[in-house]
Amino acid sequence: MAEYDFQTIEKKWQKFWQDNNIYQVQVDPSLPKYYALDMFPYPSGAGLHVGHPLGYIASDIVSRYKRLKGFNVLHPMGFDSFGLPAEQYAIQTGQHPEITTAQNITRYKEQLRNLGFSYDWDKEVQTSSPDFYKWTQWIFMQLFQSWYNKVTDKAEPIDTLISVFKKEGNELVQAVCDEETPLFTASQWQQMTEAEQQKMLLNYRLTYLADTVVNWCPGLGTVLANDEIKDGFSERGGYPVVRKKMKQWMMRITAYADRLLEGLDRIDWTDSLKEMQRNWIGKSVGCELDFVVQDSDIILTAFTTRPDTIFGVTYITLAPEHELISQLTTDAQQQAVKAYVEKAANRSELDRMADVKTVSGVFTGSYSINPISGELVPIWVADYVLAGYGTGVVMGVPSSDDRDFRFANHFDLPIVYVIEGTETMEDPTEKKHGTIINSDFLNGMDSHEAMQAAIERAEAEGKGKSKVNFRIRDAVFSRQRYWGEPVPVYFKDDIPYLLDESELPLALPPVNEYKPTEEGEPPLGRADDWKYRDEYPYELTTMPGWAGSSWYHFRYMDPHNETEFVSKQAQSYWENVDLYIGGTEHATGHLLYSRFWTKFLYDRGDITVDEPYKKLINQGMIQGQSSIVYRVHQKNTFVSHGLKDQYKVSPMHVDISLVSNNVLDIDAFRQWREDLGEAEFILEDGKYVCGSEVEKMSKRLFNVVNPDDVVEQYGADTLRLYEMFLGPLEQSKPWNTNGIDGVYKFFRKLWRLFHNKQGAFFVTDEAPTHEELKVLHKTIKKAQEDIENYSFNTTVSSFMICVNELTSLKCQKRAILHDLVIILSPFAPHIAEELWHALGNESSVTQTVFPTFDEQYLIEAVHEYPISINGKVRAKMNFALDVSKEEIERQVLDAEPVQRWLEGKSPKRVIVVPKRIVNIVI
RNA sequence: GCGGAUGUGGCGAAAUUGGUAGACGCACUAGACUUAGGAUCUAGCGCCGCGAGGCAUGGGGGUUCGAGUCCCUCCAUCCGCACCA
Repeated sequence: MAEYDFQTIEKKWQKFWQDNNIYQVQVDPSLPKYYALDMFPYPSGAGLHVGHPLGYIASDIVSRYKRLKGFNVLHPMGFDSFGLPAEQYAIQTGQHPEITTAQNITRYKEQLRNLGFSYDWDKEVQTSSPDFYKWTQWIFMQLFQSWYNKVTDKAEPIDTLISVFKKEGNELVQAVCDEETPLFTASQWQQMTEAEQQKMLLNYRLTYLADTVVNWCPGLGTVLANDEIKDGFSERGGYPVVRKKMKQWMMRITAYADRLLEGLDRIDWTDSLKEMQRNWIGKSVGCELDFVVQDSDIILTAFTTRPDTIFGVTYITLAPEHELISQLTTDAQQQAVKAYVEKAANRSELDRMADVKTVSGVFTGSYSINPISGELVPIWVADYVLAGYGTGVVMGVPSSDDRDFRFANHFDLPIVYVIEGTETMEDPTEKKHGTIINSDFLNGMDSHEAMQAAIERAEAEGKGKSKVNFRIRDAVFSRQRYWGEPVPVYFKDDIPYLLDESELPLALPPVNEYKPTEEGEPPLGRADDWKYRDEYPYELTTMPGWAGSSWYHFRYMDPHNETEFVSKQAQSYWENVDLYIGGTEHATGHLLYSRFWTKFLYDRGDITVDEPYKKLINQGMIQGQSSIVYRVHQKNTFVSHGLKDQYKVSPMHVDISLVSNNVLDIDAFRQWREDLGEAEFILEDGKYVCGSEVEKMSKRLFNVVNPDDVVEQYGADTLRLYEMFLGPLEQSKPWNTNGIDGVYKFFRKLWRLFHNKQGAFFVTDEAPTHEELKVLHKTIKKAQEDIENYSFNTTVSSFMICVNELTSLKCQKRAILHDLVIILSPFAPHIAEELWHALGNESSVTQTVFPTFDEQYLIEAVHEYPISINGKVRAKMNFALDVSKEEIERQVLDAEPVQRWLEGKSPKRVIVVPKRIVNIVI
């Protein structure tokens, strides 16, 4: 090989790794373990683009590094293969999603293989494979068979609950359950019919059927979770979403709200991501206070986080959906209130969100009694109060809440100031805490003391109790789709029953079409004989996309196990994921559900960990660089970017493969689409210059860069190194290949250094010099520290420096190359493997050991000190390392250049910072 | 509005955590070699200035012998949440 021939090299070693199962891994208790995981992709029809590998490269570098450091590394890859696009395609073409999915997976695997990742493909999982979803269904069944015991603070088998019911009813049971669960005694339980008992148990099960208002997306024909909606439209497809009441399977994630919150303190995720989860869970500590309605026995319970401001209450407000509104409304107000409630009900979710600023509301005519002060306050209805949060009743404190403040100002309600200093402020709500005033027994306390005191008083008088509220809701688990896991449930007399575990997997049945049925049932309604034992109808909905991804990290540990979702032995060895890399878009979806299921499985004793991912890195997105041409209105004429302002034009995305350096290849453009064959151009300087824009990489915008093309042109090692070189992993950046030549040059230099003019491998067996060892050990140290800090871009720089320095030293020594190849191998495994074998090694470079750096080569015998005078560096001097500060100071002051600057004056002080700088202040 | 983050040459970015700002790479300039290349090598490359030198890390202020780094304040951009009582 005369030159660096990456194509031959990369093919050769990829085959070698595969043929020799180099990356296969198994449980080995004699070795420490490391588990590095990427968020597995959905295999879309568009294939991988250059953005996908960013995180994969990083996790591969860490995996390879950890192997060299003696760890047994689990580094698997798989596919989140249930999902909407394959199903949409099936609806259009009639092709079974399984076929499309399989084709896409084949393509993805080939693309991944081209990049030289060290995956153990024997560990692959696919969520749509029956071997896998059998266990997704199994976990669903365990959730169904469990309830959450608040006393032990964990999930327990439903049987334990049933035996309590038999003995003593449910009065003393401390469970997370539906708020409307009625109380019953043991004998009442015994007298219930089977159906009644089953209905009752649904109030307790961790997955349950419920009539709920859901986000129904008619365009997709399915229900969506809150995090699948953006601004009232579906995230996928952008169809409108409406609120609709439907019977749905739910997951009682609220049972875990506190533990999901508390667990965040024990994991190494970014603050922003933890904060997102905290906001999503939305814990607020406060209390409920009972406002008795005047001349009535109706009690309105309000939730507040600020009981200390209770004396500032000047009105209370109900959500328009509140069921007691008509009872509370006086005859005189009846009409106005009715009109308001109706108007609010008809407002779509979107409208309501769109105008947060507008204040609206209506007085009911009634009054209620402040439970602490005893004052009478008016009862209003307003749509800024949400029915779904707290109790749907808010106590209005205009002086310390800005919505209440706006409301009171708008309707001329009185304002009572209860925090010292706020009475003179233009916006009193800006001061949230302080000394309490105008508040009877709370006067003089600070806000926090007053909260306690107010709650104590309310509790003592039986008018309230402390209470914790969460924003998080139970998760909807039903999707009216075909391409998902069937729910292992059948119905007898409308009561859901589980299949027997031995009957899993419940396989997806064939259907003739993938659309909903004419009656509006999900696609499974089309399956023939979709009945349990030919008798009882199966559930027709399927599970959501996040079902499989909520536990897949355990399946990788033991993917072929037919009797358990993961063996105890495999799980207790691999524990959980040490490093998880993926995008931030799953912050409140996958990453939350996955933690939930992990905690549940932990409660059951199936696994030994209660958090799935110890460390999480959110890699940035690689955006596309779109190219844009400008079409003159009504004409088939395109005007160059610099001249476009002189015409009326509409921009049009053009495939980036037709453009280089923003200059359009006109002939290729004419052939690109039929209607462009006759296109005319208005050029500048004889060229057509395109506009460009940084956007999400997407097929639709013709800006997708396929990694295969980059690999073809520069090789996988160059692509890997270049993606790391682009900047910090977490940072988003547009893709461009402006700097890729620099990385490519690095490999050629390295190659040429260790090959002679004829292209034969060349090293000498001479012992390395001190200077050469310094270069090497500096690089080893840097590589090790950088990888451990996930700072890969600077490692690439230090490799470049290393090769430049070795080149100028003409160092072609075996010992140097030996170590250099090893430290390079996590980044550029192919060329490293090639050189490793050229050095005469038989086994893979993967199987060797990361070299340790020796500090002795890193310590300079002398150190050059910058000499700064009044903050400016004026000279440089060398001192041996063992020279004392005092000696340095003395010599510096005697030195001729320093004397020149001192101009005879004596310095006020001299500061010697060891191995840094000498600072002289005159 | 609330929460999180970021701001350094023409560009991507470094900066041992308070110690020579701009490593490394791209682009650019000049030169060398030529089997004329999208190759390789050498040198230069923040701004002003012929120079000594001065000015520079979003703006302004502060602490310090010394600030990209710490504190205050303002501005800009990105992301997340959004009537959560």
